[in-house]
Amino acid sequence: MKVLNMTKIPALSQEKAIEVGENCSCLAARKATRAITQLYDKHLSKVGLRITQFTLLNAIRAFDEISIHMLATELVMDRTTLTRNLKPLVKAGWVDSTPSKKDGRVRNLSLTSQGQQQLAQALPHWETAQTQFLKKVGDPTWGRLSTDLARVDRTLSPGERPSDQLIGKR
Amino acid sequence: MKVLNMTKIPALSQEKAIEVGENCSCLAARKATRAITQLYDKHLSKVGLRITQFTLLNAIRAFDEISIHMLATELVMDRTTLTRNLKPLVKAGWVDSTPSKKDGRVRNLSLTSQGQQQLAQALPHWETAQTQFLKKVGDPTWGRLSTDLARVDRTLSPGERPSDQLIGKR
DNA sequence: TTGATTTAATTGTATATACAACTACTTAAG
DNA sequence: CTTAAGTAGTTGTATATACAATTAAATCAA
Repeated sequence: MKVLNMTKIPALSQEKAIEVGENCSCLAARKATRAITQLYDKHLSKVGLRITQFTLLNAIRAFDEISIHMLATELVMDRTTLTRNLKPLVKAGWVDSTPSKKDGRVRNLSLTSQGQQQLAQALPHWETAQTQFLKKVGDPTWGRLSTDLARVDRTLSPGERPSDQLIGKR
Repeated sequence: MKVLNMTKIPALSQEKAIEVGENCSCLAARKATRAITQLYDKHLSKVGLRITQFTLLNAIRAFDEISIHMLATELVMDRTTLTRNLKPLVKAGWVDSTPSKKDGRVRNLSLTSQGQQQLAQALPHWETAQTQFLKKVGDPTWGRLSTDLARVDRTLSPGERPSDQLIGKR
C-alpha cells in the first residue's frame, strides 16, 4: 500500500523570500506593466477609454478586418479573453462582429464609423501618454526595453503572427 | 451661447494604426507580461497557485508582517486590488489579517503555518518557471530587462517603498 | 476637547485575464 | 457519403485590476 509523503517541507526563510521577490521576472514585469497601464489609462480616461480598449480599436483598424482567433494571437491573449473584452466595445457601437461568409465558424471584426471616430478622438491622448512615458524613462531605456520585450513575447509565444503579413502596408 | 465643436475628426489611416500598434509601449509591456504570466501560471498550477498569489504569499513572508497599504505600495498596486486579491488566500487559510493594536485602521497581514507550507511547496515550481524563463530569453536579455523594468516602475511610481527598509536583512 | 482633515480599509461597479467545457461548423479519412 | 478529427467562438467559473464612494479610526487645529 502506497503511503503519502508527509515529510514536512521546511518553511522559507525571510531572506529567501526577499531574494525571490527581488529576482522574480514575472513580478518585475507585472509591476512595471501596472505602472505603465495606469499612466495610459489616466490619459485615455478623458475620452472614456482604457488602454486595453484603445489597443483593440487600433488593432482592428490596423487589420481593417480580422477574426477573433487572429486578433487574440496577435495580442498574445486567450481567445476567451478577447471575446469578453470585445463585449463593451460592441455594446458601445464601436465594433462590428459579423459572421464570415466563407467560414460559418468565423466572425469578422471591424470598426463602425463611430468606432473610427472614437479611435481618432483617442489618438491625441494616446500620443500624450506615449510622449510622457518616453520623456520620463528616456529614449535609451525605451530603445532597449522595446527590443527586449519583443524578444520575450516572441520567445515565449513563438509562431506566426497576423502582423507578420502586414509588411508592405507601410 | 456656446456651440459644440462638431468638426469631424478625420479617421485614422490603416498605416497610422499599424504604426501606433508597433510603437505603443503599453501594448509591448502587456503582451510580454501576458506571455510571462502564462509561463509562471502553468508551473504554479501544479500546486493550485497563480503567480499573483505566489507573489503575495512570498511578499508577506519577506516582510513577515505588513499592512495592506504598505504591501500595495510595494507591489505598485491599488489598495482595493490588494484587498480583493487577498480574499482567496485568507479563505484558503494561508493568510492572517489581524487588526493592529496600535492603529485601529490598520490590518497586519502574515502567513499562517499552512501558508508557509504552501509557499514552501510552491517554491520549486517557481524556480522551474524562473529557470525556464532565463534559459529561453537568455541571461543578457534578462540582465538588461531587469534593470530597465525596475527603472520604469521606479520612474512612473516614485516614492518610498517598504522594501527600501529591507536592506540589512540580507 | 471638539470639529475638520487625513488616512486605512472595504464595497460598488466595471473591465481584464484565462482554463475547462461546450456548441457549431469545417475538413480529412475511409 | 459518412464519420472522426480539428477549428472558431462562447459560456461557466474564478481571479486580477482599479476608480469612486463609503466607513471607521487617527491626527491636527482651534
